[in-house]
Amino acid sequence: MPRRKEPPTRDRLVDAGLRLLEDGGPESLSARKVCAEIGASSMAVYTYFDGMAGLYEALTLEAFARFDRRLAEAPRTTDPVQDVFAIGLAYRDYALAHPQRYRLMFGATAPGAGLPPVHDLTAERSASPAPIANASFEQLVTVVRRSMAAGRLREDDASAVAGQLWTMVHGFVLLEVSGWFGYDGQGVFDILAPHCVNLLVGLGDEREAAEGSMVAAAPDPETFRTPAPAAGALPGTRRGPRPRRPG
Amino acid sequence: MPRRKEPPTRDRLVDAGLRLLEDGGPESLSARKVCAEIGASSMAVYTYFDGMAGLYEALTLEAFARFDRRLAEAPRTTDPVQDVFAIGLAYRDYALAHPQRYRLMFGATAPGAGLPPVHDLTAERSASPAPIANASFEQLVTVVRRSMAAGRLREDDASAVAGQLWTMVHGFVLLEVSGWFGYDGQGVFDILAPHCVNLLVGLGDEREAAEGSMVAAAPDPETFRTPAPAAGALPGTRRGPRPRRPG
DNA sequence: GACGTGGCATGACGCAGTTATACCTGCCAG
DNA sequence: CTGGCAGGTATAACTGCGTCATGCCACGTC
Repeated sequence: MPRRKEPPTRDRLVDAGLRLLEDGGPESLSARKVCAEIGASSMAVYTYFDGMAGLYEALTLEAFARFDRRLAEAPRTTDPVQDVFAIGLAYRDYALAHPQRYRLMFGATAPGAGLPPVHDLTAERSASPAPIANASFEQLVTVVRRSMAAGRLREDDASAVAGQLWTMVHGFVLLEVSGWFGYDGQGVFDILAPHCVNLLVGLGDEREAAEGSMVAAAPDPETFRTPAPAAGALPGTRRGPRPRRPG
Repeated sequence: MPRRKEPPTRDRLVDAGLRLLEDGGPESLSARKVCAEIGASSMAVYTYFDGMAGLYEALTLEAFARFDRRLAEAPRTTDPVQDVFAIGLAYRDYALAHPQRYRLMFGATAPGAGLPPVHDLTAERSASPAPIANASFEQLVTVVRRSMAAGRLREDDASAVAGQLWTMVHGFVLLEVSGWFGYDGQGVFDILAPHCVNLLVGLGDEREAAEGSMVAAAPDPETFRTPAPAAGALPGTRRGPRPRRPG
C-alpha cells in the first residue's frame, strides 16, 4: 500500500496530469512528463495506474468528479427553470475553463484510453466514468422534474427531456471550444440562449417565462441580452460555424 | 510535380489514411503505417504533406468534402421541414458510419493537428476546413430559410436557427458514437427526435406538422416511431446517459 | 549521352510507452 | 540487534513513433 505521508503519490500524479493536460494539451500528457512533474520516474505510472490507459481513466474520473461538484454549486432557487439555466451556465463555465479536460471526459481526447468505444466494446476495464457522469446527469433530471411539477414543462419522461438539454449544451460547448462560434462568447447569445428558450417552449414553457428565467439565471446582465421583441431577429448574429482562426 | 500515372500517390495516401483511421482508430494513423499501406516509405508523408500535421489536415478536408456530398445527397422535397429532418438523418448516418472520421473533422482527434485550437490561435496553417464546413452548414441554412419562407418557422436569422439545429445534431451524435445513449439507436427515438420536434415547435412550427415532416423524412417507418399522443410520455425511454459498456 | 531535378528509400536521432531488473528503504521475526 | 522480506522506485533497455539529412535513381531536357 502507498505511503500516506502528506500528499499521496497517486493523487499528486493525477493533479499533475490534469495540470499538464490543460496547460499543454494532450501531447504534454506523457508518462515521462507527468512523473517528472512530481520528481518520480515513469515507473510510477505503472505502479499506480498500470499504464497510460489507467492514468487517462483516473484523470477522467477526477475530471467528472470536479465537474459534478461544479454543477452542484450552481444555485437552486424557487424557479426550477432558472435552475436549468444555472446548471447550463455552470456546465459551460467548466468546459470553457478546462476545454482539454472536457474533451477527455467525453472521449474526445485520450489517444490510448477508451477513444474508440464503438470498436472497443469487448475491452474489459475496471472503472468507468458512467456512474459519476450519471450523478451529474441526475442533477439535471431533478430540476427538470421540478420544472414539470411546477407546471412549467409538460409532463414527460424527465430523463428524456434532460437528455435533450444535455445534448444541446454538450454540442454547443464542443463547437464553442473548438472555435466554430468564434472565441468571444457571442455564440451563447446567438445560438445557445435562443436554442434553450426555443427548446423550453417546445417542452411546454411560455416564451416569456423561459426568457425571464434565463435572465434571472444570468450572473450579470450582459450574459444573456434579451432579444428585442420588436426586431424579431437577433442582433449581431454570426454566420454560423466560422473558421477556427478568425480574420 | 507529382507523376500523374493512374492513382496519384497523394490521393492514395489520403485514402489509406481514412481507411486506417476508421479501421484501427487514431493510434493506427501513423506515418509509417499509412505509407506502408501503399508500399512507400514514411518519407512520402513529408514529400506530400510536410509532416503528420499536414496529413491530418488533408484527411480532415477530404472527410469534410465527403460529408458535404453526403448531405447534398439527402432528398429535397416540397416540404422544407422534411428536408431538415432528411439532412439531420444524413448527418447522423455519416457520423455513425465513420465515427473516427467525424471526431477528426470536429477537432476531437488529431493529436498534432489543430487539436487545441484554443491554445493554438497563433499557429499559421495554410488550409482550414472552415470553408468546406461552411458549405455544409449553408445547406442547412438554405432549408431553414425555405422553412421560414413557407411559413413553417418564424422569421428569424436563418444562420442562428441553423446553428441551433447543428448544435443539436452534433451534440447528439457525439454522445451517441461514444455510447452514452447505448448502441442500439434507441437514442434517436428517445432523445434526438423529440428534441428536434420540440425545437421546431419553439421555432414556430406546429407540433403535428413537425411530427408529420419527421415521419415523412424517415426512410422506413421504424426510424421515427411517433409518440402515442394519449400516453404523453415516450415509450421505452432510456435513463439518459448510460455506461459506455452496457450490462 | 550528360545533366539536373524531383520523388523516394535508407538510416539515424530523440522521445514516446512499456518492462525486466536491481536497489533501497522500512518493517517484522527471532 | 540482526537478518530476511516485501513493496516502492530508479535504471536501462526494447520497440515504435515523428522527423530529417543523406543519397540513390528515374525521369525530362539540351
